[in-house]
Amino acid sequence: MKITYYDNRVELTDTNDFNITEILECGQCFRFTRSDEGTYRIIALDRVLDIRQTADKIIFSPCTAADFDSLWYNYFDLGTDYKKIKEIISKDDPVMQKAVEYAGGIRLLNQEPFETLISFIISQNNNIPRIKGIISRLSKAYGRAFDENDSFFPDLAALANVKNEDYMSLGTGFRAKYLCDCTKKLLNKEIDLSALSDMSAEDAKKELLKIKGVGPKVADCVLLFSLGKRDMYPVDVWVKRVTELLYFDGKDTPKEEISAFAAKKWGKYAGYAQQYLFYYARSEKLGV
DNA sequence: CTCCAGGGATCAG
DNA sequence: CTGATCCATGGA
Repeated sequence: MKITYYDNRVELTDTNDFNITEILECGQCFRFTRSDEGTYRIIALDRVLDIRQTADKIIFSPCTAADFDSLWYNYFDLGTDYKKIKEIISKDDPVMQKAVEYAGGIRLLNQEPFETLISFIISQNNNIPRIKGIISRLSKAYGRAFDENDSFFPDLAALANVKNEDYMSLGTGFRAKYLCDCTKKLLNKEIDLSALSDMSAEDAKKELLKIKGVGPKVADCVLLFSLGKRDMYPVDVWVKRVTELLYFDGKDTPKEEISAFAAKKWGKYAGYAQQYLFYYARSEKLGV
């Protein structure tokens, strides 16, 4: 990978294992819009970033060298060798070989923990277009505006006085009370999000599970997508279906058994395997 | 109309 | 302890 810095623009060339469509459409992130084929706008880290991917280039703009080095390099996990990971998880596994070939440009993002936690509480028993709509309305209502029709994701302080009925009016439904419980426990320091990345995945998960509305799946997503715990294997309806179909001969299997299977089979790379399978399953509607 | 969505809390047994 | 039911909402 070669990084070239221009005036408020950064270009990557000779980049393998990076496909912006696959990275954003694999369900780990909700704050993006697509304008053209290969062109996306991402709202994250209190920045608005346009990414345009052509056959031989990936162009980040507006983007200073400092922002790229200190923020986006880590956000897009550019220090990780995905080629090696794909080799490891698909060794002697034709099923995973097919999944990694299907969407070989997926990367796991390193997102902001607070935004990820709130977003995945909203995601429960919900569909992706509606999740994106709710998060957009939440941001517009309580986040700092960067133009006339969109805003950054609000921080914890901005949600301190938001009540159940306020969340209800955004269309969060029964999840409103969960959002209240979440911000309450963060504000009164019952849970310290900033401490979780230094804890073991097991201990960090116990902390997240104290929040009402956070169960195993939401906790695993927060750990995987924002706290660097790449061994998590979140089991949602899609992952359950595709894992059963491809590895359990189509047999209905409890979620804990599926998690245990993934942990044993892929170990510290289970999270990567999960994303390749999720994208593959959802794109091909496997098991539906 | 019914069914479902990147689930989890609560209840019934 | 496991399994069934309920939860808000909007699109298919």
